[in-house]
Amino acid sequence: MLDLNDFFYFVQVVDRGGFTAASRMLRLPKSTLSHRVRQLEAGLGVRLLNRTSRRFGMTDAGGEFYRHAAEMLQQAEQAEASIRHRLSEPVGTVRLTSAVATMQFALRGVVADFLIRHPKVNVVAHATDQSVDIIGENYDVAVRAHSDPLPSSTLVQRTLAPAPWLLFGGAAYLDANDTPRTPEELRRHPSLFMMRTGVSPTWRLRHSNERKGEVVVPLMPRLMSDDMVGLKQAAIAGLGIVALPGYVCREELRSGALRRVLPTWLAGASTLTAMLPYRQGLLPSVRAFIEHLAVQLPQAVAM
Amino acid sequence: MLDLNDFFYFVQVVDRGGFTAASRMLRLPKSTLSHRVRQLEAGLGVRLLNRTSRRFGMTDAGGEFYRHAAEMLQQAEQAEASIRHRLSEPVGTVRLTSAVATMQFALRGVVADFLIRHPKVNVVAHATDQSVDIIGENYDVAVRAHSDPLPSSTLVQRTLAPAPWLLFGGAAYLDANDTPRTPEELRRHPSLFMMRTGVSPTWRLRHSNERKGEVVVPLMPRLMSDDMVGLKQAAIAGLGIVALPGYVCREELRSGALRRVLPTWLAGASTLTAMLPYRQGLLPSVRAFIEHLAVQLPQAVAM
DNA sequence: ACCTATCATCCAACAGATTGGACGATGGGG
DNA sequence: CCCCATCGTCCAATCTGTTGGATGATAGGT
Repeated sequence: MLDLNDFFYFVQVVDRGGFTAASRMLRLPKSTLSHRVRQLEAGLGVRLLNRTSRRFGMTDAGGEFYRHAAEMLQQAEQAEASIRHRLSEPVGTVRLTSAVATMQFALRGVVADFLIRHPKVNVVAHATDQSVDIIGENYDVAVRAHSDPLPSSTLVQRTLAPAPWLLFGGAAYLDANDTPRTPEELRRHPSLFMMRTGVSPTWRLRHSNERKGEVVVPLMPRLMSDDMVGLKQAAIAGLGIVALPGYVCREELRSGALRRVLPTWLAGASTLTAMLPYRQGLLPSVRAFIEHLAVQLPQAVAM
Repeated sequence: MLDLNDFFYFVQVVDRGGFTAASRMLRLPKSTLSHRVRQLEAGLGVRLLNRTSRRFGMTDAGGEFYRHAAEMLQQAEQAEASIRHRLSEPVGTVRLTSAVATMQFALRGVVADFLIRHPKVNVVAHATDQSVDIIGENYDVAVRAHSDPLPSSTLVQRTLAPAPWLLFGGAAYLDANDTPRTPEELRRHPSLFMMRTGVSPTWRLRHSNERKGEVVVPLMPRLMSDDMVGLKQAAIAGLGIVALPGYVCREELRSGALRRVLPTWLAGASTLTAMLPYRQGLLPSVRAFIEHLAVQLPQAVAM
């Protein structure tokens, strides 16, 4: 097998017009260059350079080899340059995955803003509620919303924003009925429950600024679903009170379709976290994306 | 500085779809491949491969690097292939140099014959009587005619053909005067002398088949010159007897313009020798040329 | 759910390449 | 014409990179 580095040494020796000149240029001992070129000639079975202590010339075969080798080195430089370019500024494609609702309500605006700020970066955003093998499917970032700490893995985690669960009710419903003033009064209202594995149908409420203990509200939900959008629409339709991550209901809160119930109470503390397949060698494009999320997402999901 | 061999390892790992597969293909330990790819990633400052024990994928940057690297390797293969092609059969250019007279009278026909037999080989024939730096000016072969052993040098020598010096006289001259029968009778004839540095104007004659000692004939030349053609033409014009390498007068002998004088005597023994800049790594084209000379030249210069 | 086969990485012993100084050769300058 | 500067090669001491086995992790088979 030929040593591809010898192609480089050979071309350098030819370009500089001798071993000594190339040695100075490359900061390598001339003995090394001499040895490498000899090795290359031995591997090819052909003399490439006619060398005497003064004059210096290529053989016919050496000339042809030189032309090909020079082209090869140019390709190698292009390969390296393409990487260096990616390292110098955010360019290329960032592959992102998250749950459907997270993408829909937390990320959409922030991603759009990122695309405007970084014209040379493209984003592939894959929204799915199925578990995704971040490494196996070559994602650069996965954004996960979670209440409990994520199981530690080989992935690198970066906390992006708090995303508290809040209580919401349809505006028409709240107008027609008594708006609850205390957690206890919630029991008198129908409830809509976001179903998750291993979670019983209760709300665990905690006052937002006081250190009071949590209040557990047992539920008999009128609707249980794992679909946040369905629950939200049920709440808008006046079917009951719902607890959802705040950002999911941001639009409806602004339009007035939904109103917060017990606005000084939180129905749970979840966090939006970015997961990266590795820490070393992060491209500027990915780094810029993560930074953008870390800065913008807290505002985007704040109520 | 990046190690160009790592480009190859990286491409192999990607092509085979994993370190272990590439390791089997290349007959290299996977630890080596793992180390080399890590080294490459460190040198570039970018993660190229997303590797888990099962799945295997390239990063965005890795994909772009892969495409360039694959092209680079193709160039490298072309560089090697061009050499291998030259090694498989005689192709390319053979650069030849010799003295003008040697080229003219000894080599011309033989070179023409070589060109016919090897259609893919071109010959650059440089005829000059000035001393030539074979290595410095990139000649593949130099053909030298010489009486004394050539000074040994770093060059490789290959004896091609004996080229004895013979005595000639113009046909008209010999008809008009007594043709000499013995070396002693030569003194009565005017002589034309080929002038060489360090050689006094004498002929040292030796009988061709007998072991008799040499006969020294002192001369008072009518013409001394270092130009063989001029001396030959003087002999044809009947100005005297001349000693020249046989092959120089081959044409005139056939046409009858010249005739040999004392045909059983030799006026000196010279040899045609090929000089090559190196022994190892001879291209088939050059090797074929030398072989052709070694086979054809003895016949071409035989009288 | 456990176990096994497979995969990439890590680590210390080793082998081969690198290194710099000495040598012989060559060509230009005084 | 001789000497000196420069060049490529050679050689032994050193050092980096390779090697193969051990380790930890993962996914699929049973």
